[in-house]
Amino acid sequence: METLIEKHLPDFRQQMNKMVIFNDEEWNVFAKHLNIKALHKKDHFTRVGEVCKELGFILSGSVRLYHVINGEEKTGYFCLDKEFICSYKSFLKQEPGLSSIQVLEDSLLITLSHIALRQLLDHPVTAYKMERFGRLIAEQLICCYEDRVQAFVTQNPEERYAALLKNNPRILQHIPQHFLANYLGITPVSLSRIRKRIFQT
Amino acid sequence: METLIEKHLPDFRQQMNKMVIFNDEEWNVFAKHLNIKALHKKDHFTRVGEVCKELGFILSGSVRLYHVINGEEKTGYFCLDKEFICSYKSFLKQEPGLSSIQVLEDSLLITLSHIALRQLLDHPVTAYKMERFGRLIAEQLICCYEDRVQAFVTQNPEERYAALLKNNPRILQHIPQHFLANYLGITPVSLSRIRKRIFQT
DNA sequence: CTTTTTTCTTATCTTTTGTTAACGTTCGTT
DNA sequence: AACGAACGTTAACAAAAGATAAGAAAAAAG
Repeated sequence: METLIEKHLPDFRQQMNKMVIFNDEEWNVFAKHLNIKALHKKDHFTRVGEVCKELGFILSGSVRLYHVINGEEKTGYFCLDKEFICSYKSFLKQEPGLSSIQVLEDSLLITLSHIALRQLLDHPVTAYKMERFGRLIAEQLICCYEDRVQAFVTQNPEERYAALLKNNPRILQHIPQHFLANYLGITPVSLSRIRKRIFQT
Repeated sequence: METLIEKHLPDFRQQMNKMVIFNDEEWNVFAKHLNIKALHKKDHFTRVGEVCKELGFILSGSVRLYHVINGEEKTGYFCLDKEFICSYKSFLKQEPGLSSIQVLEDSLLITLSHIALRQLLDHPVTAYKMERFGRLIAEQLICCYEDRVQAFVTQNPEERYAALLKNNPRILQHIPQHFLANYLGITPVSLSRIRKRIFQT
């Protein structure tokens, strides 16, 4: 009988091929270290204060990353399907993280634990490709972050929201507005006012 | 006679060893592709609209990264000595960049061109170590960006300034306040008011 | 040392945002 | 179907930030 992970590995391999092409030998070693995780809406992938122990790839679903400040949640990031998700600083340094990652809808993730990643980085068959994999994931994220920080430095909240509407409409679909508000660096009330201003013209 | 770059390579190698240890053979191939650049205060390392053609390591000095919006400069990032600097998205994708990088004081940089990096990534002697080098640089930057985005999402300008005072006093030394203001996502006038509030208690 | 330029502060006014609370709606649960 | 919880909008007030201009202070240039 085919297991859940076996069912989804071909899809995942195809996604991986967009970044790094593994030959069959490399892939077999790599795939042995992967796990699959089905999470239900509102389940957590990692929590503030925990060490983030794995890197995830969202086969289907979506997640948000948030911080907890004075008991309040501040959403800082979203990931939709076909993207990697992780509390990176916590994962990379294996230290307690400042972010929680929560699933926004029932989701299916491929995961790679930090221990497995270390082994793959040391394994002669996979070491080279894994270094490249790590490099490309990190570089991709840097490109996202550069845009994000630039938006905070050069735009006001209304402009940031308008840009999001234009460039990232897919995010707006599934995601409650009060999460979006934090993402834009404002309160839900303020976002509601901005929406009124934009749409009533 | 010793050239300028020969004089500074040992220092640079020592800094590199903190990330990736090159053996002598690897180092020799690597070092052949490096250049050195002496920039005077206000000189530019790269400009908005240009493709960023090189990665830099600041041996001495400091730089700021800024964007140009409606003819106005908005400073988004600083780097002090012993750090790598680059308009990463532009460099990685070799596309026109959205950032200018300007030297804040007379500075000395080791540079590696994108072409050289590609060659080193393909060169059998250096490929593996260069992948790792690229990964570690990118991962380091991600950690910085995570903190920076979290600051925007979870703190107000006053809290961001206070945190900077506490955690990054070194940045405050050399850098004019109006640059800092953009970095914090506010105007210079507003930063001045925040300073008054904080220091007069 | 003087002049010029840059940087920082202060003041005023306007706009925007934060805060709190109320209200209606939607959604999921029982 | 009824209930409660979560969500979005709106209102009113307070607090903070933006814009602009003027003046003081500091740094750079001559």
